[in-house]
Amino acid sequence: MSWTDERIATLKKMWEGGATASQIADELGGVSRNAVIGKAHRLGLKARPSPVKAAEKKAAVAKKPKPAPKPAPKKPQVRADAPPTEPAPAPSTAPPPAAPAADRKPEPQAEPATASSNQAQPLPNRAPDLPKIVSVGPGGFLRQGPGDQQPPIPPAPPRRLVPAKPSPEIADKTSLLDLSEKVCRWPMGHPGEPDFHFCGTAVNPGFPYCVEHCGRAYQAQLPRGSRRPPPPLPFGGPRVR
DNA sequence: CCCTGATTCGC
DNA sequence: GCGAATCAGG
Repeated sequence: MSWTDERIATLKKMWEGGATASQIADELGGVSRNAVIGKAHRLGLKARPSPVKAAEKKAAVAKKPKPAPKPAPKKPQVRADAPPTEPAPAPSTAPPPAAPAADRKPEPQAEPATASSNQAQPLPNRAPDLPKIVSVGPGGFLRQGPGDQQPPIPPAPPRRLVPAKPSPEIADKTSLLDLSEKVCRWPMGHPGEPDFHFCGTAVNPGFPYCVEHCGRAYQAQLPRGSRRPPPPLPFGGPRVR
């Protein structure tokens, strides 16, 4: 398998959607988990919670519980001879940014959910919060995650629970679950049919069938030449429709 | 053991 | 560029 544009697109979508490399590999097919990871990194879309990185991050957090004002170590390609575009930070008179992200909107979560407006790119610019966990189904569509679901507040129906009956057709028939060592297991009809059931009458002691069906299940071997055509077996011949 | 992602390195 | 092998944590 080669990395066609479609496959790369699926890889990107699923990777950014939070699917694991195994899920992506298995969705794409023909590639291994390692191949997906390697391709993802080659595409430049790394940075996902990995066990190793998580541990490192955790260690760093534990090591620095205090919000130390860390000067940005990244110098985005500033030429050494270029004049500094950013003036030096003001002296201590300036108020330090001590409250990070304190003025965030509560995000009212007012998604209209008209059920007709979900397209293939349903994810708007999401706040850089925790990585969204998205399950990706066949074809690469993003399934709704547990966090997306607004719990619809089950209306707690004050109804009386009634044991469901399988169907009126089979109501008093002997179903598979009704079988025991005491009832005849002779099948009536064909499996899969709505009214398929078992004989269910009292068993011929020591046999799995009632007396009548024992007579069909066990037949004396007659001498050659005098055999009758056997009666139809329970699962015997072709379906009669 | 299983899982995960990251990295390396021969092809 | 590719991906198996390997590493390392959960």
